[in-house]
Amino acid sequence: MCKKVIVGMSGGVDSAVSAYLLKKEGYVVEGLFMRNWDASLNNDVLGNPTITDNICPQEQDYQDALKACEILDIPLHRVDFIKEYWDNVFTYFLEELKKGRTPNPDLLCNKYIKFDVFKKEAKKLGASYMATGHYARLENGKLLRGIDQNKDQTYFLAQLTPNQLQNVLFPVGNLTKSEVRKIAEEIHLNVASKKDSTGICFIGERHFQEFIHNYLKPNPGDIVDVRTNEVIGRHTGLMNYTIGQRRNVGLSGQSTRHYVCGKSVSKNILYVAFGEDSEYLMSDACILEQVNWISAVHPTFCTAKFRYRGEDYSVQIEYLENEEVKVIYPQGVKAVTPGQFCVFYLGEECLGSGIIKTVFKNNEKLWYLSD
RNA sequence: UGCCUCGUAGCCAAGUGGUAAGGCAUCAGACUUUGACUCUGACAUUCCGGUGGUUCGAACCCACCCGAGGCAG
Repeated sequence: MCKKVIVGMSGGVDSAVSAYLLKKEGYVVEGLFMRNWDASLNNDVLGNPTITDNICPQEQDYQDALKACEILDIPLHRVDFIKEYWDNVFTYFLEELKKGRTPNPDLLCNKYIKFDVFKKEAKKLGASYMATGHYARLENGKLLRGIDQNKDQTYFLAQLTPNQLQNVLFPVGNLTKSEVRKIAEEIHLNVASKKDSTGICFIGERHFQEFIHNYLKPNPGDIVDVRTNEVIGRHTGLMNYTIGQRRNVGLSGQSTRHYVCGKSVSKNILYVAFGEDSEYLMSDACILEQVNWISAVHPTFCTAKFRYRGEDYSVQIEYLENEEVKVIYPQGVKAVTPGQFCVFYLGEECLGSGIIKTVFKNNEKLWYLSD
């Protein structure tokens, strides 16, 4: 009885090598390319560096995936989830921005697209497994960090349910990026030296402020020095900023670097703090909502990342009602941002995650980050 | 109207006779499947409000003009 697996082919090197490895292991491998974003259909014009190109990046990726599958001698299917992406991921993204928070659409992309409708599509194609090129490992139902610590992508998988991770394979999770590229070269894959993709998954690199102006009308207001409460400039719309941001704030003539440290949606004020070690950027606890657990282990002490590629911090967890938890980190963490995901780890295992809702210091909500 | 201070790149700001510090911002690159953070690099090529003058040589001295602010009235 042969095992059939559908590999999500992105047109990049990781998924192509994943397909190769599975085939080598004896699986019956087929590729499935998905397209979730249509720049012209979605009015993605402002801030889009490739809008005038002859071939849009998604089509180029498809061509790359096609060629890779040809080399690997496997079929490639194709499916569009443009509507699903818009309804489940992009709508959330815009709603969060309106609330002044900083969403991370890529976790929801995994939750609602790759490990939901994509997985169902794989099943329709008769596969018992699906695979992706994520740098992550699955062992006995446990989600573990990728061996390559620099490329570990479990952060993006931390909103998945245990069920969604059933019958899923991550072939490159045991490899480093350089090993993956080496394999790709050895088998002469067309994408062996293709640059890693960045930017929002399926959308790509964008000039952020211009990009969201395609969808949300900016509402300019005052920039206030959090320390003195003085108005020191104008912001272009709160959704254009994230906590901890330094570049593109629009202030000049200051003697030191300044960072966004808070915002008030009700007053339409952007708060900034001066100096990279400003106390206003620090917090020591936060409350998470929509907490999802992958692991059966729900510890009191573990580590957490507050942003993708963030540091691992030692934290204490208090379990509250309504899928909420309080995360306590007395040592202090800089720029903990509402809307971002806090992901828990116990050693190598990724336990789960929640969305940062409220941020505290000394048992008080940060007043400049509350409404 | 009189007197005083000031006028340096997008902003702030050193430099008071010897041939333009620095910071912020900005841009580019590195890093990166979130907008970061961080790091690297570029950034007043005869120019320091304007016009003359003194000088071997001035952003820095002098004169006048323009402009900003302050004091007096």
